[in-house]
Amino acid sequence: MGRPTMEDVAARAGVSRALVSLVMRGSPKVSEQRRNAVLRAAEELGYSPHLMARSLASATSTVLGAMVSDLNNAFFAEVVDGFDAAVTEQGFDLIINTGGRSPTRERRAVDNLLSFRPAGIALLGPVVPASTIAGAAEQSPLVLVSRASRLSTVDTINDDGEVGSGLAVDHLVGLGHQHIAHLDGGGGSQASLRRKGYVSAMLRHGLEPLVVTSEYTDTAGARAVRGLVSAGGPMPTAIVAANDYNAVGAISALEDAGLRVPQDVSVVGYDNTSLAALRHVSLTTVDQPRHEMGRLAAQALIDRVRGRTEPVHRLLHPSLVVRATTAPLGGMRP
Amino acid sequence: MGRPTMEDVAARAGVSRALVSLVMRGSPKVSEQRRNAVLRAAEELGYSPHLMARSLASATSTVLGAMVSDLNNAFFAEVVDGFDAAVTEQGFDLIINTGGRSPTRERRAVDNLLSFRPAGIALLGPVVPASTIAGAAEQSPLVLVSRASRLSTVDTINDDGEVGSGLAVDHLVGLGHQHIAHLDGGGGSQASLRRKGYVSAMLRHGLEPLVVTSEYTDTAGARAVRGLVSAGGPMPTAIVAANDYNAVGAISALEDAGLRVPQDVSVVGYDNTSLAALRHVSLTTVDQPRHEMGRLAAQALIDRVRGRTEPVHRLLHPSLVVRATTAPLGGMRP
DNA sequence: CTACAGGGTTAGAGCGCTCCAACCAATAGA
DNA sequence: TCTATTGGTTGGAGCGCTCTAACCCTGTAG
Repeated sequence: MGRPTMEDVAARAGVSRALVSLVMRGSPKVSEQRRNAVLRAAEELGYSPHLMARSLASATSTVLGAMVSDLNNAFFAEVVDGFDAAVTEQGFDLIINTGGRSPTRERRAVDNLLSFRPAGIALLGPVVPASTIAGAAEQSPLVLVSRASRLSTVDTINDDGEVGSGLAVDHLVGLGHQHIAHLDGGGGSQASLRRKGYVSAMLRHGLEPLVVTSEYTDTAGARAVRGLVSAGGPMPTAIVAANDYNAVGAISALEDAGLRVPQDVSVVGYDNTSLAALRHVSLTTVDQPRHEMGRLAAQALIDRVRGRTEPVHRLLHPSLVVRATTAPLGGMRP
Repeated sequence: MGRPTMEDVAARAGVSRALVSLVMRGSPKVSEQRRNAVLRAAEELGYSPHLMARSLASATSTVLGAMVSDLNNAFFAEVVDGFDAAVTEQGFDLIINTGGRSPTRERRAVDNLLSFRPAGIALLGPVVPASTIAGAAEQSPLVLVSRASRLSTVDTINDDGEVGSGLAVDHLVGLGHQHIAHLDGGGGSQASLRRKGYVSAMLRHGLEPLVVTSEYTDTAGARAVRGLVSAGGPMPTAIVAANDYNAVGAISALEDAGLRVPQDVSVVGYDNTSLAALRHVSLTTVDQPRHEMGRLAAQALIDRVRGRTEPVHRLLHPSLVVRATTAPLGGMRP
């Protein structure tokens, strides 16, 4: 599949290779006439520049990489959307990778991204140890989304998980609930912050926290609720779930146990993924500005590339989206 | 961020650059002693080979690219999982791209992938015109997933959408339904095949087909059902939706209209995405072996790289997954 | 003692591109 | 007329790597 090179285009257009290079990079210092000749030749040959050779020669790259910890989580898909939009707007190219929520695979994925010598990389919800992140940050500008870090060499974009869980609790308390449980996200990114926010909000309201171990999946959410039910104690009247998937799993298990949502138990999710917005699900949840987070991450990276050195740590304000899975205590659907 | 080069490693280990190259590629013709010296030096320097330089020099690439038309569709996320697994198993590196269901953006994404001069590329559910695909296929081995093509230069991996819709209709007819509507996927990949399968199955059963224009999204599904309701005619007792998202939207709209699923109307989706499997959704749907399709796509590409020239066109058998959204006509949930 | 083999190692060219310095008009200023 | 100046163009070096061919050993056979 011998693709044409710059040399071929130059020969066909009757100019030098350097001139072709200038045209390809959109330099203003080329006469109209030659520019057209070159463009025509390139068109006829089906030529397009070899990105790798370019970045090798220029020692600069227009490639930004993104390692997505979990492509199956709609939250990240939407962050990627924003990231992609900002990246392409600014003339960079995006390549994506995935680590499948496994530290080992994520590490490999990050190394892979780095071996392209990108201008920068973004890690979306990584679960690798901090040391891996620090190592990667030595090799390339790096921005973290949905993962905190104090390193001065990395930028971070997060929503304030503490505030977010607080919003959920406040909402439920406002509806009269007192017995509110939290399904914990386990080792997932941001899980400990969300738990912390839940606990302190409960204490602030003079209520007793109840944290149930779980994970960021629907099966884990269902399992946690089944545990709660079979434990036999008084059932909470409301649940603050680890995230939307977890919430949906919890709802299923509640319904299986004969408890209606929201009449018997209110449930709040987290992330406001497209799943929560599905009318059939219609989940009350905490919204993170996912698209915006993606854009900010891209911008942080690009600013680094352009020379910024002080770290940027953005903490975005989550907001509550009230839908149909929460209702006043003992009451009707509003 | 001047990263170390092969030269640096060679100097530190007291050997030549070529020897380092041999070690990095795992050549057997290097003495234990030197190999260790090189590996130690590389380790100390934090060296890892520059993938672009390597592929430039060797004129071969270990990179496979995948253009995903829609990252927000769980179907593709799952195909990517399988693709990724097979690709990494065989020692290739995967980079992903997305085109956001827009022909223009998809075209750009494909060009981008090609500018890395990958060993091959996969297009997952592309909506670009066939000519674009043909053009890309001239530049690189290419496999299509969820998109048909007769080109002898491309491989294709598809499920048999005609059979799939047929399974859905057969299932519904078996439950006693006669008035079965199809929500059409519009311009989406595979949509026309699914429609065709629906129509011919209906005719085979001596029933009258009813095709309603829609799209591969939940809002479109809801809109289509609202249209059906407000049209005033007799409501179908069953619906074969364009895909799972479309089905979920349809269900919401049905419930809004006071129709219960499945007691009043049965609904079948398509794709068996993780969404359908959520217990809260529990959608009867047509399963495509997504993971398997990803693996087959990877294998097709790798075989091309290894020299195969005859095209491979795989048509996989879909199967029906019966869950809670279908029930006998006029009857109870089974 | 020379020739030969062959494992281990290395220099050098080259992959497709960028970028710098040099070059070549053609025009402007003195 | 001669020197600057400017706008356009070009050769050549070099980015980090691979790969071929040549090389240098040491060991064995002639």
